[in-house]
This record gives sequence, structure tokens and C-alpha cells, in this order.
Amino acid sequence: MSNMANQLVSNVFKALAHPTRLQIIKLLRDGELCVCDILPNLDSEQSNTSQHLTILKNQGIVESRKDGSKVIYSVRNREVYDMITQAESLILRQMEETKKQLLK
Amino acid sequence: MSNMANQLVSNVFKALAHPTRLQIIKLLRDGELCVCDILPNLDSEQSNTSQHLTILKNQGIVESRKDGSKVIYSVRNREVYDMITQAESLILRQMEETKKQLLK
DNA sequence: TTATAATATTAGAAATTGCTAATACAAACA
DNA sequence: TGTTTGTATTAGCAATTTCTAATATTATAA
Repeated sequence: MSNMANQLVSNVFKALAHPTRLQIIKLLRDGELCVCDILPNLDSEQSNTSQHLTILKNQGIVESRKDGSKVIYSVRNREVYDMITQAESLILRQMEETKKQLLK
Repeated sequence: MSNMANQLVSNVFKALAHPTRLQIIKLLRDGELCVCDILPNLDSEQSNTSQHLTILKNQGIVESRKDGSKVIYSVRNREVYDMITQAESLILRQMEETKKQLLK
């Protein structure tokens, strides 16, 4: 596949490559949340959280709508959760393999 | 899930978040390759490529063995290809959605 | 041996990302 | 209207990542 495709793919991975952003995505697992409900669940400044949300939005991972003075965020495509699960299971499998190596 | 888990997951995504590293992984799809066979397929300096390989290896995405003076790399766990496919299909789906929005 | 080939490592500059603190903006409320 | 609440934006600094150029290492070949 072309280099441009790899660029796009790497941009998606880059958006997912931050603990706080992963945390945000996980908070949105059960449905949309306003920023005001996301904030208290993170240990990250308001402005910083806002920047992380912008990054996720720019990569099309989340979307937002306004509701009065609040802004409500949601995950745009649930496929992201599969990606995170894949990463987690990759880590688990590698831990298993490493463990086996150590016991040899 | 804990913050440490998110840290581990984000490290995996970070390793995948570079076009050259994605390219390397794709080159290894059909089997192991020595560095000497990887190099001519990338437009990246030898030392830089070596650094990318180290990053992939540190995250357990590839592994290596020596064969004489050559070093042979291979993907450690084929699950990575699923992750890349997921990312690609996420991008495709979002392009479709965006296209629909534009046509409205 | 010395030379060459294959790969890794290092140092440092350049580019990017992440954070904080301050400020802006927009909607609701008094 | 002025104030408060919720969120975004900005500027600048800190930290990290990426790259290049030079050098080191290791194995083979001459």
C-alpha cells in the first residue's frame, strides 16, 4: 500500500498513543459525555484535556455536538474499541511468551 | 482498566505510529527478512532504519536473530496485522461517512 | 592480518508533542 | 446588563521523537 496510506494509518495510531486520550475513549464507552463529566475523571488540566479532545476529534475518533453551554463528546466509530482490545491482547500474549522464556 | 495498562497500550500504539515502521511491518508480512533486504525498500537512512527496528523490537512487535553477519527480523505476533487492518478500515469508514456528509 | 560488508550505537540538531497558565468566547443566569 | 459556568484557544516552555552524520562493532573475505 502507498506511503500516503501509511501516513494516514500512523496518524490514527498517533492519536491513540497517549494514556489520557485512551482514558477519554474508555470513558465514552458507555455513551456520550459532556466535557464537564469527562474532566473530573482525568488528572489533566481543563485546557490540556480540551487539547486532547481536539486531537481525537481531528483524527475522527470522536465527534461533538453542543447542548446549551455544554459540549457533548462521543466515539464516532466503535471499531476503536476493537483496536484497543487488540493492543491489550497483544501485550498479554507477549507477557505470556516472555514469562515462558524466563521459566526455561 | 488501570493507568499503567493505558501506558502500555499507548506504548504499543506509539511504536506503530510512524510511516516507516508501518512499512517495515508490511515488508515482513510474508516472512522474515534481513536488514539488508529491508533497507532498499525504504527511503530512510541505514542508521535511521536501524533505530526504527530497535523501537519495534523494544515494543516486542518484531524479533531478530543473527545469521552470520546478517540480522534477520520477523514479526513476533501476527496480531499486529489485524490492528493495522482495523486502522485502515476505520479510515475508510470515516471517509465514506465524510463523503455522505458532503453530498447532503 | 587487513579489508570489506552488515548492522548498531552515539551525539547533537531539528521537528514535533505535551503541558501550564493565561485569556477568550459563548451560553445561561441573576 | 453583569456574572458565572463550560469550553476552547493561545503562547511559550519542557519533554520527547526523529533525523543525520559520524563512529563502533562484528563477522566474513581476501
